[in-house]
Amino acid sequence: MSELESVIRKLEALDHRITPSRVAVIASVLAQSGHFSVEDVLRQARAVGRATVFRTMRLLTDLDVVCRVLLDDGSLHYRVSRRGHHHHLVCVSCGNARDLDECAVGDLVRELAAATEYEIEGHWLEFYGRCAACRSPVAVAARA
Amino acid sequence: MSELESVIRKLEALDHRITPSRVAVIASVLAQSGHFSVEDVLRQARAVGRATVFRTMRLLTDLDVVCRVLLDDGSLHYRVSRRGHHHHLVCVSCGNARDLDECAVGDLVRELAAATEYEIEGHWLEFYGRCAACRSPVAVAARA
DNA sequence: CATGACAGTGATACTTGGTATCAGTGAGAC
DNA sequence: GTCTCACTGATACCAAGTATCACTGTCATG
Ligand SMILES: [Mn+2]
Ligand SMILES: [Mn+2]
Ligand SMILES: [Zn+2]
Ligand SMILES: [Zn+2]
Repeated sequence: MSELESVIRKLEALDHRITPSRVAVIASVLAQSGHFSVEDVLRQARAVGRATVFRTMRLLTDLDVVCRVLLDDGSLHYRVSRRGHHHHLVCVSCGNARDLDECAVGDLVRELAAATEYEIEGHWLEFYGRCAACRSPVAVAARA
Repeated sequence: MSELESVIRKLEALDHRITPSRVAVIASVLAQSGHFSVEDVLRQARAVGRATVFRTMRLLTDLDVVCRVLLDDGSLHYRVSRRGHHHHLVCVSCGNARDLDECAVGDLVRELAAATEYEIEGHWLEFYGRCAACRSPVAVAARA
């Protein structure tokens, strides 16, 4: 079963209709490498209306097919998610994003809940930095 | 020395000019309780131009006079900062925000840097939940 | 205190990233 | 095959900012 088919099965399982627009958006999303913006998808799925692309991205986020990546300039990107809840480390120079192995604040959430009496429902966590390639002298020289 | 004066000293120290618009924005910011949006400041400092309010907020962020708070609906708020780098726990029901005592991911940043060879420059971290008051049966009943 | 340089201002227009609306349509249950 | 209503997409709209640029007023200097 292709990845596309498997996403379609997920939609069906939750009683969402399989429409050509949705299939086009999903195909475009699955074809992206790294993180991408809604505009990237819009550009590739020209026939699909703007509102539908946004609606489908929300749907895919809810289904955990994609995860959201908050860039350091404040813009929101997406990334195909092949795992559960996790966070990202984004290179501010080349834009490359790494998925971090696990959510590192789980313990912290429990401590916080105990200390503050809040019921903690969620969190945002993103790391920004410069990857090894972008810090190498060669890369530095090439940019100069 | 009032808080307003102390912010003005900070501006002077960095060779920024003290203008009536800036003073009006700073006064409005210092008068806010909890977190607030740029629109809140605009509403209170009517005479000041929209662009200038945004410019001044950036300036105050750079000077660490305010910190940014990312709400769970994606909107960006601000909060007077009376301390260094820290994070927030925001109640998604009443909007109340708590400053967390310290940045809890400092160790994690160092581990990540070692494991990934990224030079980590920054991070976003926000927690969302429901405070004790908003979870109490009384509050629940009152809302019903 | 003049006064000039230039940092800062704000009206206006623009952009980006979305959302509300609503008549029309086609997916899929029966 | 038929009916329903989930979904679509054109359009209009909105919120959060940014670019431009002629004007203004701060403040360093003499
Ligand atoms: Mn991810
Ligand atoms: Mn704070
Ligand atoms: Zn990089
Ligand atoms: Zn609360």
